[in-house]
Amino acid sequence: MLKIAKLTDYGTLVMTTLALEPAACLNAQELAARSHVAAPTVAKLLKLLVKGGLVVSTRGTHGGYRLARGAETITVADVVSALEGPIAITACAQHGGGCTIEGSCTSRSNWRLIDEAVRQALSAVTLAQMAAPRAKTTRMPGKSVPLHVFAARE
Amino acid sequence: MLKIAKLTDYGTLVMTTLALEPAACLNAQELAARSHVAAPTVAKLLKLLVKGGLVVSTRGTHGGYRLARGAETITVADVVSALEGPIAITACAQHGGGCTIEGSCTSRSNWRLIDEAVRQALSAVTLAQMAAPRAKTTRMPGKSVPLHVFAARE
DNA sequence: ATAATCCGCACCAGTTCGGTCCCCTATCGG
DNA sequence: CCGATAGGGGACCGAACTGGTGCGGATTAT
Repeated sequence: MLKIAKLTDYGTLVMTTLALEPAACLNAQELAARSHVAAPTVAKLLKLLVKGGLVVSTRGTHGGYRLARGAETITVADVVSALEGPIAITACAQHGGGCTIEGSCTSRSNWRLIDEAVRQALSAVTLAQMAAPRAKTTRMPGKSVPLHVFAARE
Repeated sequence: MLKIAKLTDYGTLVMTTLALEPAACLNAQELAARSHVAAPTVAKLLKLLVKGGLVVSTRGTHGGYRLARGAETITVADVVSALEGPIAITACAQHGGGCTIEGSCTSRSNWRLIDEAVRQALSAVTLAQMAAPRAKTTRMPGKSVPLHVFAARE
């Protein structure tokens, strides 16, 4: 579990499809065909992505969609936030107040750290990388480097 | 969004409560009182946690629960997996096959990386740390260190 | 035996999610 | 100026999941 919504998964698929042809202005139908996602679903996703500012739309006869910025500057975190709202792994992490045990809750600051780590994990991958056949980042010698994120106090 | 189930949140709360008294054998009612979580819910959680091997139970009069291992060896990832099943951020990441666009899906290997990063983020925090009033790990000078996890190819 | 306690399962209401449809608005071409 | 094409904003529905409750049964100390 702990999974993203299926729509979000489709969303990244559509976005990578878009990323493969940065110059073109593809309409919803065409995107559906290329991404193998049902057309109505693609249409719905694109509306949300436009609202989120990740893609821009052109209306009218030869209208369609294209990425709002370069594929290297759009991260998976951006897509997720656009489709599911702000990333917050716990309920109390986002709205702050309202928790009944607010005072006695020692775990909260720790959850925020985990939250931040997850967010960074999603921010570390760009659309350009997703579109490439295989992930090929800096490649460091160490195999399983611990998360230094937790070292930084917020 | 991208949040863990509310039950999982409660679960960690119960676990940290348990971690504060490693020697004692606390029953469900007592745990409910200490963790400020509704008693029936606590009972349900504990059953799952026992099945997951994170806590051990003693039946009969004066029965109760205690951690199966030291609080430093139990991570948030353990609790999440016990309560929500294996951590897999995308649907295709866990069951492997069945995806209709399996062949044309370039993003899959990238999702697995993200998945791994998230898993590490959750594994990096132990119950002992959650129980402590404030997170206090190694503390490094840098503020926002990038995730090196993505450097390691799987 | 009795009481306390855990165990396993079934059950229910509320919400969320995926998916579809419809009508409106904007733009281009004739 | 008109009509075809395409996006925009909703409403809407069925299915699945989630949180939460309850009950009978098993286990153990007194």
